[in-house]
Amino acid sequence: MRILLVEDKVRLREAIAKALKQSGYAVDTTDNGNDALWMAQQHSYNVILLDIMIPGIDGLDVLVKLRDQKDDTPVLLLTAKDTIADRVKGLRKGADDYLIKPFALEELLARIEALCRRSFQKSTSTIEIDDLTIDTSAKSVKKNGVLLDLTAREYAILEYLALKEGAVVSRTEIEEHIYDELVSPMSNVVDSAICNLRRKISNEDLDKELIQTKRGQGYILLPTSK
Amino acid sequence: MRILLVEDKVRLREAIAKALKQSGYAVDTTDNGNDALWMAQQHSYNVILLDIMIPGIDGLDVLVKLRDQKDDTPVLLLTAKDTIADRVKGLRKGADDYLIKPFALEELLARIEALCRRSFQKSTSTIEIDDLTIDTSAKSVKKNGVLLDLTAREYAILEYLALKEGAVVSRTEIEEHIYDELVSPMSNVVDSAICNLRRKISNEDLDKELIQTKRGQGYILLPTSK
DNA sequence: AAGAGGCGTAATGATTTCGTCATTTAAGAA
DNA sequence: TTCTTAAATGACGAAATCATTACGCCTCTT
Repeated sequence: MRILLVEDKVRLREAIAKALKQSGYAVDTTDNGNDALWMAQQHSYNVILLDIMIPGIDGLDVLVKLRDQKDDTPVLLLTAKDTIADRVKGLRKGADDYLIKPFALEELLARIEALCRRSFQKSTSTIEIDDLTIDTSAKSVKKNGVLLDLTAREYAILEYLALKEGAVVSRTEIEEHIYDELVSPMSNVVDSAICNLRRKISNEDLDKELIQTKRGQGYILLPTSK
Repeated sequence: MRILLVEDKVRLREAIAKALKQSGYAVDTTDNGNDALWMAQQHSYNVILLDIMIPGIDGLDVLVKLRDQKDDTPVLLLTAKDTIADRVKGLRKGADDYLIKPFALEELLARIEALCRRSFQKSTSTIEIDDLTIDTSAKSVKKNGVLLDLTAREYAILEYLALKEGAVVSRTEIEEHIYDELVSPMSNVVDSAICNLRRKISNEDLDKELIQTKRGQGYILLPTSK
């Protein structure tokens, strides 16, 4: 899951970014509206956290421009203004959620989770695939009830594939959603990570891999039943 | 466990705060309703102690606004008014408990404990994990029946991890719940505390650590059985 | 008022992760 | 079948994260 955080106050921005990263998100940040627009066009984020009072273009304008461009990335507005009018205004303009500053980090995390879930049309926070149970809230994976010891990267990739279960996911797409701005093209990071992941989730008895390779296209996560 | 105390009378406020801190809680205080709301949004407290007769917004209104915002932090009302009507009114509005002034500090502490337990869905006041028995009432920890000599900080962290047994808990989350408002970013307080804690609870015979590190994510308390 | 111990901070050393590269294996096309 | 290209795997090293120790301030006790 990749998140764009638009917030001008340095301390707050860094505190939020830190917490988000600890929760396993790839995070890009900026402190102004112009860059925010540019960045949102550049990548497809899973969620955009948008402060309203920012230098350059106003947060609400950023939102409006995004929607004009048919970009429907979930947007969570952050703002100090606490009036019904403002709230309605933000949501009318296409925001998906609204959080009044100051807020508890935990609440922010919970709302982001909800937005991610919603954008993948899932209602629960756990995904069951074959003998795996992925708990997107606890960021943990169990296999037949036994907790697997996945690294943060491995978990992130598995979660992403699971959310797109049955769909072919390209390497580029994985890179874009799991890794933040310091990307490195022409490398087989993803291959390597998938390899390690398979090693940990594979069934010795079953010969079929849960994560299948679509040559020339990417990977696809397929339960045995399908 | 972090508590917000809202009480306008200085002497009483400080007496309660002192007692709470001695019992190992992280305590934030304020003397008025507006700040209380602000602070409750800022952090997620485990319990809020709310005096009804306070300057600014009335205590009951603070409660109502909290609940409107879907904040279900346990609230314990403190008040001098002792009528059935008032009591019902408070509880109807979403309070979890009610204490009539003057009260014994011990009773307050007991009720807070109960609220904390409830919010973590535990019914007993002791938590058993492997060879450890954590008594949240006595704030003590026994290992194979032998009392361990933990400091307040160490106990607080262990208790928090234990209540969230099996879930990955980030450093930020621990900081938020164990330390009160004078936070200190960019330091390894938590690491340091965890280190000391491990030293005291570790099993020489078992090679497995009870508190495991999830690199890049935080810590997780895992009993051997799982 | 002095001593002790808790606790936050900083510095250093130890681990682990993860990206890269090199090599092997597999898949698809001719 | 054979050749070409993509993917899997294993090894290695750099970088990031974490553990641990030591130090000093501050509080609380006696």
